[in-house]
Amino acid sequence: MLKIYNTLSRSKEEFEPIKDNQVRMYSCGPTVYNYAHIGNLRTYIFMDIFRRVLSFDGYKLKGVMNITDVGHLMSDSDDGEDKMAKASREQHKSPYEIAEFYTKVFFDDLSKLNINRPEIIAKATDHIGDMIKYVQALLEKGFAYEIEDGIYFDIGKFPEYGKLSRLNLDEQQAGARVEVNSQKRHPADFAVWKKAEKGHIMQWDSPWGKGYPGWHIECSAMSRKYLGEVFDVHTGGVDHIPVHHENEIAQNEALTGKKSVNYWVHGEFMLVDNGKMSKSLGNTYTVAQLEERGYAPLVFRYFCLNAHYRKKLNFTFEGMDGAKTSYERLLSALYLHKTCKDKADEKMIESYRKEFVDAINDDLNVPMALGVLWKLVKENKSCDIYNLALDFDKVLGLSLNTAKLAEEEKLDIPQEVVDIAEKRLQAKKQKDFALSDTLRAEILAQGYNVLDTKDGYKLVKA
RNA sequence: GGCACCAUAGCCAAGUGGUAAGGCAGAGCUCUGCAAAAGCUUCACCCCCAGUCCGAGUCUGGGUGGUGCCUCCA
Repeated sequence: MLKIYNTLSRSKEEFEPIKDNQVRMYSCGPTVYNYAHIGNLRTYIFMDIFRRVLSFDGYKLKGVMNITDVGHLMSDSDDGEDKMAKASREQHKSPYEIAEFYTKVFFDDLSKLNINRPEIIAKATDHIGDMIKYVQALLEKGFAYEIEDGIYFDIGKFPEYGKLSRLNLDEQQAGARVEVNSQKRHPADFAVWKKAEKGHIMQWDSPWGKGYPGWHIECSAMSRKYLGEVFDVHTGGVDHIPVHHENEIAQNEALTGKKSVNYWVHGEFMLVDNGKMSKSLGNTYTVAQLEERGYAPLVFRYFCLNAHYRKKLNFTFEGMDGAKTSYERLLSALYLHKTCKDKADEKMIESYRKEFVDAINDDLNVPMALGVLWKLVKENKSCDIYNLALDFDKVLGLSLNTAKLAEEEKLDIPQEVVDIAEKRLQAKKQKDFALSDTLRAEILAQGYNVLDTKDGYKLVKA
């Protein structure tokens, strides 16, 4: 039985989907105006792990992720420039070109990190009509009102506002850091639809003239369309708790009068050198940048899996080095199990399986699950262990099946290099170490290192 | 100022009240012409103080420190 921490109750709860055997989940996706950085990606790795655990437990998944390609203002003060518009202006491309480009990069990143895409990917600009209908419904029910620059949600009509973040709005300093829009009934009222300013680059016809949707309405409209008024899980980063998800709840529940999401599950932030990631500090690394520095994307995934999703994770290159070594050793340890014909004790296998399953079902305790894997790998060599590790990998997504044999690896190495290595092996057997060392240098010149093993040698890329 | 979370070895990091998972680094050993790799062994009493309890890293209270949010942000 899966237990999961619900932000709504601030406690671990037993997970029970609305429909037996099926889980409907909405995950906040990216605003595609820039490259995703490792902090963003940590959250998607968390989402992926969650989805994999659900699958592992036998649930059928219906997941939706949005791609925000419009209507995300730079500021929550309901003015300020739309992110897409800004990127568009700066890069001299149409917003659609911007969105298309960064969406593609985003998907490439996901795939490099073994993050499975949710079943449904929903682009905001494909759903403007749904959003307009949603806004109309809010207006009809009296939960929204129109002022000069747009349609606003009236949080005064929704007394439960703040229940997710447990913020007391009255205690917040109204307007302290946000300029008060004098026409708004409450400073925290937020735009569900904005009327287009002159020359605004993205705009659509609506009952209120040309305009564009608010950010929050996007997720509400699309989740409702694909998952219904009430669904099981909503994921995102912790930063979304106070504003974005609070607003979604307000919109959804005002409209339907029902609790819209049963489990709100949030991934914690990633820190860099114990501090916040920000572009101004220049520490928002991308997958491509990690690759340039010699870290395979899956090393980063492994790094993330080493920490619990609800704990802040401190990113350092020292930590990445550790993850790299660790991950590579894990794979090479698995070689040996893969080739061994010996059987393992069934009880032992089952005991490890149970330990692993218990860990992942305890609020996705992947760090502990990794510990189980390491203990397993250190047992006597056996193909049963390899097979069990592959089972674990359905959840971990670390491509553990890529563990290669020395024999298999040779196939990828140029024949001439193998020939030199063979010559060297002979020289070594005849104790002609001078020749042996010369040949090793030749191999190195070809870009490979030769490592002696018990009964021969192994070639690796230098 | 308000809210929340966190504080475990050099580093990353698990931990359900009963005497500290795992990884990296380090140290020692084995193997070894050299080098590397690999294998084995080793390495913490859990920020401070006061409580509750037979027993606390694990609960309560108080400190101290850190981080995040309260502007867009995963």
